[in-house]
Amino acid sequence: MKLDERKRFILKAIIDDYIFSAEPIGSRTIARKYNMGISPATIRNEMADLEEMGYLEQPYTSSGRVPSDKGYRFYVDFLMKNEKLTEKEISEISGVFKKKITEIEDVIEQATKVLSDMTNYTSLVLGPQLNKSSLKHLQILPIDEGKALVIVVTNTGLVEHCFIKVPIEFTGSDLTRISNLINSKVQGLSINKITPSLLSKLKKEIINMDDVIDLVMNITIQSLNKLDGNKIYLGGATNLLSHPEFKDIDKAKKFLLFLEEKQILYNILTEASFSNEDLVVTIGSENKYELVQDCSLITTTYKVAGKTIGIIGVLGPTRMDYSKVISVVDYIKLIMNKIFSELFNDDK
Amino acid sequence: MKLDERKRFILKAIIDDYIFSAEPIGSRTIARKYNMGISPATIRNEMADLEEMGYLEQPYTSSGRVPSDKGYRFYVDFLMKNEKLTEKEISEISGVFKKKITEIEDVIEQATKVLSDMTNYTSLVLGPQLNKSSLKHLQILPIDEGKALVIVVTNTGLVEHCFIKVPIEFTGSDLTRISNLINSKVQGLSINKITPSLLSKLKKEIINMDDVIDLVMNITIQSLNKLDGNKIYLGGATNLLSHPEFKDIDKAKKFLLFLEEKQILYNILTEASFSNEDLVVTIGSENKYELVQDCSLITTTYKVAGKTIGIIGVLGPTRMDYSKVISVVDYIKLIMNKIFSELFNDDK
DNA sequence: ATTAGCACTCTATCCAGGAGAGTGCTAATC
DNA sequence: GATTAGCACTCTCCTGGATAGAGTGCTAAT
Repeated sequence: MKLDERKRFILKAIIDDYIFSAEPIGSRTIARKYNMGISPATIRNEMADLEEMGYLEQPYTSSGRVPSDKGYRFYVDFLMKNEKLTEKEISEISGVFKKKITEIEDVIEQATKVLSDMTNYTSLVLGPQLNKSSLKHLQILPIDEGKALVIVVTNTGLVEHCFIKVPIEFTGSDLTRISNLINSKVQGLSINKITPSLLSKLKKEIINMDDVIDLVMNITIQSLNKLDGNKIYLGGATNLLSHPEFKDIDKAKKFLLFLEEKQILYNILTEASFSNEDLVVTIGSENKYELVQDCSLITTTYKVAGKTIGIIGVLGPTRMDYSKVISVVDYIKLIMNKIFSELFNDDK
Repeated sequence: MKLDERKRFILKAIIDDYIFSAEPIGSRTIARKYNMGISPATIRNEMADLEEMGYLEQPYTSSGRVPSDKGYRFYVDFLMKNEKLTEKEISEISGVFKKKITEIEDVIEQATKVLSDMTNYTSLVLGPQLNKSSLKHLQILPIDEGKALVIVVTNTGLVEHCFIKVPIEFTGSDLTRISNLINSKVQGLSINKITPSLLSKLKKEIINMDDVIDLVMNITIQSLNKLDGNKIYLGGATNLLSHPEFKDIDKAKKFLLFLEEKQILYNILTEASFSNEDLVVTIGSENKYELVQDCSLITTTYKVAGKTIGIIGVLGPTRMDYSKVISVVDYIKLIMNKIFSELFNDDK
């Protein structure tokens, strides 16, 4: 049985209302609010149909109706109208990113904050995954006797450092020489091109320095991995406490602890982005992890030159303002694409 | 009127019990639990006295008694017995710090985590304040045409970096020369020694490079400031939700938002540490900020070579296990002192 | 097909009553 | 004079019943 025009209208009305009020919606409410020219009784019949078809649920006998996950899915896919951001919202978002930005991390942090502020839900951002990034420059600086600092710079402008121990007899120019050698061999290579065989070739060229080479290369690889963007940024965790879904303190606590499990968040984000869709909405029980099965997640990927380099998402209760969140997520994605494209091209 | 032995015993018994149970304590409870050889009626009289003197309070007429802030103060200063950490706790704490530690930030993060885990309250750590730290090494690396990376290393082993724009005609050796010049003048100087007059002297020596010098020095100063440890680390914020004091979701939310105000936390921590005491306990209304006036804060400072370089603290409800927290804070402070002394001496 | 009418269901709220914990006071006791 | 038993009293918390309110489902009329 397909949903006719009237059923769709009623379903949409109920979900719109429920998203706003968080209370079960009754037939009279709908009849009063939308002047449809039909009586509550008719609406009741339609609602009974919609329930039988699985789009609505009743918290208890003869209470009002509440959308089911299937209902939300239909709403998101077919009913919801595309809400445009207001001028004010657009300027608010743009304003945040107007400040001059030098560090990639700043962009991410701003995005995280503005995502949660604008939606009043919790935002998740997966930092740029730069396994497509490559080594731009490597430098070993002498610091103390027997101690040196390795600096790794990627073509994407990320910098990582680490102290290492070196044989005490090494001078600064020794280290510079090693840096130059490594640079000449490895510069421009992406991380997955730096293989053991390459390393052993390198070692042959720098005789008697095996230990240092090993150490430096390990650190380089580690650094590149570290910069690989596996870091999850989290914003507005406390926002969730304003929603009635989390009025139970125990549930709220469980959820906040859940948000500290970065590995799980990482999985959730990346799994969602496997889809071909540009923007993915995962509703309630569609989620794998039990604790978020009464939540919905809206994610999208940000890109540079057509390549996905990271993910942003918003997590909130299933009763989420999908339209609003989709608009915000989409707009912020666009801004991030722009900023990163500029940053990376600048860097070439 | 001074507190005689028996009043002290009763006050201590009530506070001990209340810290454990979070319920108002009645005379019968005390009589039954501690076989004092006196009847509940006698204890009742003593409790009435203690209330009149301001050490106890009654939530409502003829309910049991609850400690007042004054009561807690007396308890902390005179009554509380010094709880020793168990073997298990000691090995648990030490275990966390056993992993090899290379970065100062790791130490701080570990300390934050273990502080909150061991106490089940919220931990605050103010990172090493290194305005006593000095410039160890400065290096400008060419990255792209017209673009360079400034690396600043302090004697305390912290590293900061920043990209700058340089005149396009500068070569790598130009930059190295500038680095060397700056190094020779500024190396070893603490940040407050880097004055405008010193800078203008520097500029005279490197003619025609005013702009770059300015830029680099600004970044150096900024970096040193940034490394200055004003960063607040926060641990176990959700721990507070387990305590009945925060069972009201609204209060919990307010509190969690409060914990995001790093500037205020910074003030709270530093103000507490102005005291001459090694370990400072600030109880309830002794706190300046209204939102924490039903909380207590226990802070201490960690040092290197007798110099205070940072602060650690635990924030929890006034009904806090003072004895336990003091032991934990104290022990972790000792470990941090040791680790930092080693780290910094290593660095000389 | 729609709707008015009505009986019915379930929740939430209010209120009264009783149990329970605890106090304060008084008078008796040590 | 300190201590205590006894007792009336206070206040909270829990329970259960009564009621109002929102909303449904069904039936019969339109």
